[in-house]
Amino acid sequence: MTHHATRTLQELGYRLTPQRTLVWDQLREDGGHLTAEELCRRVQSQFPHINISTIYRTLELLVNLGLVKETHLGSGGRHFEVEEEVPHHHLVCEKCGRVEHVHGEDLNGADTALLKTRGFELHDALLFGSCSACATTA
Amino acid sequence: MTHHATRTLQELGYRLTPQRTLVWDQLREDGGHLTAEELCRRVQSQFPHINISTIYRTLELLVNLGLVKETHLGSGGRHFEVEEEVPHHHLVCEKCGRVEHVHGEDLNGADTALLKTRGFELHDALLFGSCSACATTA
DNA sequence: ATTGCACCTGCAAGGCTATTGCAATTGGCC
DNA sequence: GGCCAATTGCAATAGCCTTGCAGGTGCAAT
Repeated sequence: MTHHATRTLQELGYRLTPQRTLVWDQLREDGGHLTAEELCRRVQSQFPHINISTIYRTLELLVNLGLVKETHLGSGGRHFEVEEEVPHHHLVCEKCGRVEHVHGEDLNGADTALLKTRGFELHDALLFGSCSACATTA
Repeated sequence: MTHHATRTLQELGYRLTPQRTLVWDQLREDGGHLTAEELCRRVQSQFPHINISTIYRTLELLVNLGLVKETHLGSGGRHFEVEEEVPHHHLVCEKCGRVEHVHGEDLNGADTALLKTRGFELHDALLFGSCSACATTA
């Protein structure tokens, strides 16, 4: 297990099981957004015995510890990704399903504009549209 | 049934049933974002016999005809609202759950910025954060 | 190394939301 | 009024996720 997650888990009194290690490793390795089922399949290639309920319980734990972030990408399904230091927003292509990351400064100050006009403090933006590849095709 | 939905349905060869009329009426009346279950409960107060599967089938039809829009508000559940002429984005308060609408111009040109920097054509933004009431409390 | 035990896991059952097959009903045209 | 395909209600089913429980296992103390 790379990263400090090992330490974090143990320092807080949680056991370091192979299941937890593998779930964390797969999330880090992928870099993208995995569903619980996808994650389960990948972990099973290295540890066939693992059960989907353990995946869910581990994800719940990691999310509560702030190590993993749950995102909804519009389809109704839940996706999970490693929580990063620099928060980012998501661009989701409605045609090909591709997901890109953008940082706050790329939104042209929309956050401060919303704060001024609405008193709304933006944390997380989910932006649906057509990605560069699909927009030109259409 | 207000609006032109009546005509639209009949013109396209669909039957105008009381179930469909009531679903449409409730969606218009509410103005907000209803789940299929909420919608079912409301319609049942006027038409107790209606079944949830009819609600789903009617929603599917109305969505396909462009009369209703399905939105995911982050919780994983599906919500439905009347499709409006002027498209809007959603502000979702992560604390109290309140949903507000904002129009494109309130995003400070974030859409054109994304188009320039990423070639991404924004259709629909789902913005999570703290609404004015909750932000001041926190 | 061994032991002990609370934590963790696997399994199976259950819950919730949404979909589907089918028989009965019904809107809308004649 | 009568016909017939579109529509509905019902029950069964499918996904996704959660939970209860019995057995297994990290890990700290010995």
